[in-house]
Amino acid sequence: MATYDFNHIETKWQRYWEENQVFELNGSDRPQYYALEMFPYPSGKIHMGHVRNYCIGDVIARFKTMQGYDVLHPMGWDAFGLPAENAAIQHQIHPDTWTKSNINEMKEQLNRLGLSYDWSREVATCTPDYYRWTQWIFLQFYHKGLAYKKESRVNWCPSCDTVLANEQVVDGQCERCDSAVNKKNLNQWYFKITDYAEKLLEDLDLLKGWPDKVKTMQSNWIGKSTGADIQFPISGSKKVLTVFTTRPDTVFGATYMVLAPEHAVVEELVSGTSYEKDVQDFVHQLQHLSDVERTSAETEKEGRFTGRYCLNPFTGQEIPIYIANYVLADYGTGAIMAVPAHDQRDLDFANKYGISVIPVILPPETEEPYKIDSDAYTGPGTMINSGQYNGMESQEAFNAICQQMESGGTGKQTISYRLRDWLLSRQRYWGAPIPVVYCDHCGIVPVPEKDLPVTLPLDVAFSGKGKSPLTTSTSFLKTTCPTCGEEATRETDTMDTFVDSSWYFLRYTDPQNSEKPFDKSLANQWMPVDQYIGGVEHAILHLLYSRFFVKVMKDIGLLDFDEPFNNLLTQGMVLKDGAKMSKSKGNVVSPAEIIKLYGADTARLFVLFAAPPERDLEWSDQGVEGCYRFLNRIWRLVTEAINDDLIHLENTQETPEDKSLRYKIHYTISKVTDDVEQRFNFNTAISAVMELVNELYKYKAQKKEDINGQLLQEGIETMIQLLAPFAPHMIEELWQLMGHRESVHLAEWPKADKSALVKDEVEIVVQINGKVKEKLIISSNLSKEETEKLAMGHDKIRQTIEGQQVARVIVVPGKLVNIVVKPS
RNA sequence: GCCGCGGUGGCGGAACUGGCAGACGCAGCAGACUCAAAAUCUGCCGAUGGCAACAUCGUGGGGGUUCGAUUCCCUUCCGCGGCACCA
Repeated sequence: MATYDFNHIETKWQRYWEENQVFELNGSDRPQYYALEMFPYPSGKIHMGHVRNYCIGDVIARFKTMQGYDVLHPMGWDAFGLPAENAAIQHQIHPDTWTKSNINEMKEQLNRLGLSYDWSREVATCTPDYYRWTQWIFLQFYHKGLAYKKESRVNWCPSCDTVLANEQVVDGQCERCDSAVNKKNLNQWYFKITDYAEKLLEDLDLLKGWPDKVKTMQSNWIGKSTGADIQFPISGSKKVLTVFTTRPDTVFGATYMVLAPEHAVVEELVSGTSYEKDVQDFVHQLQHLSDVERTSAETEKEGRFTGRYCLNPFTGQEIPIYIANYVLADYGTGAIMAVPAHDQRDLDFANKYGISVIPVILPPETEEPYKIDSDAYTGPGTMINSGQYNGMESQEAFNAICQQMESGGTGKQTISYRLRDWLLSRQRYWGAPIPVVYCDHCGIVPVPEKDLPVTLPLDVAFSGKGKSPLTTSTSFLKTTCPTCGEEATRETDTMDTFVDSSWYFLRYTDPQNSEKPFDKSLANQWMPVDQYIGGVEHAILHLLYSRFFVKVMKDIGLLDFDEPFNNLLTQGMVLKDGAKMSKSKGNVVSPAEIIKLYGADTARLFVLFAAPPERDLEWSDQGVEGCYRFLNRIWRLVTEAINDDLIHLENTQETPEDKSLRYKIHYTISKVTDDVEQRFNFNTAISAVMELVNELYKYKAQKKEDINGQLLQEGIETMIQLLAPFAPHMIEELWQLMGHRESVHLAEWPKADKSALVKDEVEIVVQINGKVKEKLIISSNLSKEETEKLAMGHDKIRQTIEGQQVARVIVVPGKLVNIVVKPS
C-alpha cells in the first residue's frame, strides 16, 4: 500500500517554516492573541505530558493565526533547579553545562513535533540576562517591604538539603522527592503574599475563563475566615491573651482557653510554678513529633493545665488556661477560647479533662433545658445563657457582641487567612542569588540595581555534602558594602525556582530588553495571556504565585492589569494501563519512538483525538495506529483525486451539484470552528473531519461523469484547511500538491456558507408517547400544522394509534412530532 | 468531615439549549481482493426474545418534574481530585 513518507515531509516543512520565519510575529496591525503553554524544566527528554500540553497549545496558536490574529506563541525554559545540581554531584558535570545541553536536546525534540514557536523570543531563567531581572524584581519587592527576612519554624527537606515553601509540602512530604519534611528554626527570606490574600481571593471572580476546580483550590488554600479577636485578661497579671474565633456569638460558652504549646506566653505563665515541669515535658514531647503526626485530625486531643486562669470578659468567670496539641501556633493568634458546647474538638477535650460544658445556642425547634453530651452543636440558633443577648438570633448576636467589644476596646471583628507568607530562599546553588549583602555596620543591604546581576559563580565544587557550594566560594562570598564600603558578605541562599517562573510570561513580550525586565507598553499590549495551558498540578503553586507577582507589579506601576491569565486550560494526565506514565512503573511511551514509527502528525493527532483536553488520556497503541491509518486515508484521497484529474474536471456536462455533500462540507466547517474555538474539544473536531473524509470518499467513488470537480475540490481543500492545526506537516504538503504556494498556515480559516447550511428537507422523528415509531423526510419549510397533519396521516402511525384516544400532539418544527395517546 | 469533578457498549469517547442514546475511532465478526499474508475496500457490531418484520429493556441505584430526561430536581452508592485539629 502507498503510505506517505512522513519523515521526508515533516523534516522538509519544519525546515521551511524555520527558514521562512513563518511563526515569528511580524508587527502587523492584525488583532493580537497570546497563546502560552507552561514552560518545561529542561530535564533532557520530553514526555507524553509535554507532547499533550504543547500540541493543545499549538492547535490553538495555529488556529488563531489562520483566523487572522497576530499570535504570540513563545517557548522557554524553567532552567534553574535541583536536578541540575544533583547531576553535577553524581556525574561531575557543571549544572550550567548539563542544563544547556538538555535545553538543546529538548528543543530539537519539540521542533520534531512541528510546534509553531517563535524561537526568537526564547528565554531561559538560568541566564544572567534573565535572572538579573528576577533579582531586580526581588529588590522592588524588598523596597516595598514585600520581601523580608525572619526567623521562624520552617519546613526542611533533609534529602534536598533545603527549606521548602508551605505550598511545596504535600501530606508532610517534599513535593519533589517525597522525603518526610521536618521543622527547623531558621532565619529565612519571605515574600509577603499574605498582604495580597484578600485581593487574590476577591479577584478569582475576575477569572471567568478559569476552571472552577482551580479557583476553588486557590480559594481553599487562601482559607479566609471571618471572626473576631477577643481579649481575655490573665488573672494575677496585667497581660491579656488575645484569641481568634469565628464564633464570637458563643463567647458566653467559653469555659476554658487553649494556647498552642509554642505560644510565646507559655513559659512565663508556668515559670516557677508546680506546673512548670509537666508543661515543659509536654511541649518537649510534642516537638519530637513530625508535623503529620502533630496535625493529623485522628490524633487524640491532649493537653496540660498551666495552673493559671483568665477572665471571660463577658461572663466575668475565671476559666482555666490549657496548652494542647490541637492548637496551631501559626494560625490566628495561636490561642483559642474553647466553647465545648459548640465545637466538636473542644467538646472532646472538655469531656476528657472534665471541664464544664455550657450551651449558649439553642438549635431551632428545641426546648430548654438543652444539654450537650458527645455531639457539639455548630449551627445557628437562639442565644441562651448569654446575659443580655438571650433570645437574640445567633447571627445577630455575632454583630452585637463584636460591636460591644469594639466600643469597650476588648476585641474587634477580624479576618484570618490560612495562607502563609512565601518562603523563597533556598540553600542551594543552582538558582538566582538573592541580591543582598550583610555588613557588620549596615546590616542587611540590598545590592544596588546598577550592580545587577549578582552573577552565579561557575567555578565552584560540588561535593554533595554539607552546605551549598556558594558558601565555599570566597570570590563570591567576599564583597564590599554598597553603603559604607567596608568588607561585607553576600547572601548565599538562592531563590526558589517558582520566583523565576512567576514572571516569565512577561519577559516573552520583550525578551531582549537590557534596560528593564520588560517594556510596560509591550506588556500591556500582549497581556493578559489569552490562553494559558498546563497541568492542574500547578493550580496552587505557580498559578497563585504568578497572580501575586502581577498584582504587586501593578501596584508598583510596572504594568496596568490585574491578572496574568485570562483563560486557563488544565489538561489531564497521560495514562497507560490506568496509571500515570512513570519510569518506576515501567509504563512509559517515548514520544521519540512514536515519532520514529508513525511521524509527528500521527502523534499529534492521537493525543488530541483520544480524549478531550481536560480529561485524563489513556494511551493506546492501537489508537495511534488508527490515527496513522486516517492520515494515510487522507493522503490517498487527495493524491488519487489529483492523479485521476478529478478536481480539475470541467463541469461542461450537467454534473449535478450535490447538495448533501455541500451541506456536509459547510456543516463540518462550522462544527470544527465551534469545537476548537469555544470548547477546545479537539476530539470531536477531528471526528467531524473524519466524517467529512468518509463522505468525500463516497463521492469520489462515483462514476467520473457524476463528479462535480469544483465541489470535490471545495471539499478537499476545506478538509485540508480544517486539519491544518492538527497535522500541520502532511497538510502543508497536500496544500502544495493542490497547487498553493503560500503556507496553509497563513491561509484564511474557512468560513461556513450559511446558504449551504439551509436544508430543503429534514428528517423528523414521529413518537408515540415519547417512543420513536417512525422517521419521516419532510420539506423543511412545513408549518407546525402541516407537519402534524403529515405525521398523523402516515400509514404506520395511523395503524398504531388506531382505537386509542389522542390526548395531545406536540410538534417541534424540524425535529419531531410526539403523539400522546390514551387507551379509549 | 468540608468542597469540587465524574460514573454512558468489550474499550477511548459522542449526544452543545430537555427532543432519534452510543457520532467518530479502537477492538471483534463476516465478506471482497490475494497463491497466501499484510495493506486496502464493503457489511455487521448495547442486551434479551424472534427466521424475520419487530417487540421489550437499557446512560451506577431509587424516586420526582415533563408529552418527552444521559441532560433538570431530590436521595443514595461508587470512583477521582483538593482542603482538613485553620478555632
